[in-house]
Amino acid sequence: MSNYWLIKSEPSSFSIDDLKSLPNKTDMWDGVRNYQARNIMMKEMKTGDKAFFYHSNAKPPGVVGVVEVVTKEAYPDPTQFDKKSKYYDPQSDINNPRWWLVDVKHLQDLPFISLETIKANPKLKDMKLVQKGSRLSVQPVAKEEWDEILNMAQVNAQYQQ
DNA sequence: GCCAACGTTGGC
DNA sequence: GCCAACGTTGGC
Repeated sequence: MSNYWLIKSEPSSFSIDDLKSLPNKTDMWDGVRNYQARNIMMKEMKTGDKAFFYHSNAKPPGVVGVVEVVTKEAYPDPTQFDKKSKYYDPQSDINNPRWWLVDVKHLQDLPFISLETIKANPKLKDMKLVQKGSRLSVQPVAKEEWDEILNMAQVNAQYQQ
């Protein structure tokens, strides 16, 4: 059984179009430097799991598409050992890496679903995304919430053609 | 650009 | 182990 997630990225640094333009529309989800988010990628995400691609720090912020986890197992984030990377972590030991990641593949774009409309939907009030102070960049999404957001996307589609 | 909320670090 | 200081996230 597969699970559902939401992953955030700032479109100014890596957008869904950036992902889509890559070979196989696939990339490693690097740069995560939060243990809770790492643990989800390392221990909970499985091949075939789906995730919403969310644009944070965007005008406006919101869900823009769906991706799929395509790695069998998490592997060490290579940027933690790259001195030239802004994600370089001098405290990470190559024999015991701190940061792990999975690869994600672009599945589809969705008609834009803004954070504002997610907040306005009572069925989505328990989403991690809308909890005050919550800023986890890799987070679980309940099946009901997943379905509800897809419904909203269908509704939005009628206005965005 | 501001700043609230949160996570991490490091002195003690 | 406490907690002040600092850094980051991310909406507004």
